[in-house]
Amino acid sequence: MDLQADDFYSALSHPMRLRALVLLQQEGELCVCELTHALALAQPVISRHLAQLKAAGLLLSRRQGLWVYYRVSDALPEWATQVIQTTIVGISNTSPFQDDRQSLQTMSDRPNQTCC
Amino acid sequence: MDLQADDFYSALSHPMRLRALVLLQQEGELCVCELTHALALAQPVISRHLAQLKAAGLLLSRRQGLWVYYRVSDALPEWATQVIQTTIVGISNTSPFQDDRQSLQTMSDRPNQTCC
DNA sequence: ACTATATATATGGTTTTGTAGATATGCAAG
DNA sequence: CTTGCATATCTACAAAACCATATATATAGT
Repeated sequence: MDLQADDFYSALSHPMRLRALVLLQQEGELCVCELTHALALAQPVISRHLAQLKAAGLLLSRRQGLWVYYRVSDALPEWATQVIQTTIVGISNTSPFQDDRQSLQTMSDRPNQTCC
Repeated sequence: MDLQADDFYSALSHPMRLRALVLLQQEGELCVCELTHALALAQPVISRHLAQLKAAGLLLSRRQGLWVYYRVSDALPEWATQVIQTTIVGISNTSPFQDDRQSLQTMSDRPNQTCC
């Protein structure tokens, strides 16, 4: 699974996928319902794009009860990790990335902290 | 025209566009015929992708006589420049990027040095 | 324990939209 | 009128939106 650069960039080329990836990199691990809330998009849409990111090797997932948690893969090539980090530094204080994070924080009944 | 991150990544999401961008960043400035030779692709294909990169704000062009020279824009946001640099460090010694550069060097009658 | 149901997530099928390559043509510069 | 490049058109294919439905796990009622 050696990641091709253009496949990597294809994965980042959709607004929602980029938003999800940035949020996951910032928050560490999130379940689909948290992402659905933070990004304010329909659940099937979220699931589909997460599946793409996972297929591209950018994300890993883990099931815990009803919830599936996604996180950024720890097996990415060095340069890809750096690109993600650089992007976050450059754009995370802009819209919509800032709002996504805010939106996540105002979500009530998040799993893994209280309940869902 | 402040570059959206997902548009930036869309621009890099095609193998040929990425190859062209890497080569231009390494070589500084190249005309279409040089890129056509180095990437070994049909001229209209090259021109179309260069036009995309230019429309996205990643490239600038300049006409000199018959030749049109493209170069990486110097007005990119800091993070975008860094991403390009990181990518080059990470992948430029792999295929096909290495071969492209080699292919350029073995091109005879390059403009701006001898003629075209 | 069994059946029904609710909750969280994934996937199918269809239509629409976008993107790519190939060929031919247009246009600027000399 | 030749050379270097851009663009138009067409066709093919991949991606995305959309709506519905499937699966898997947990919980409730009897």
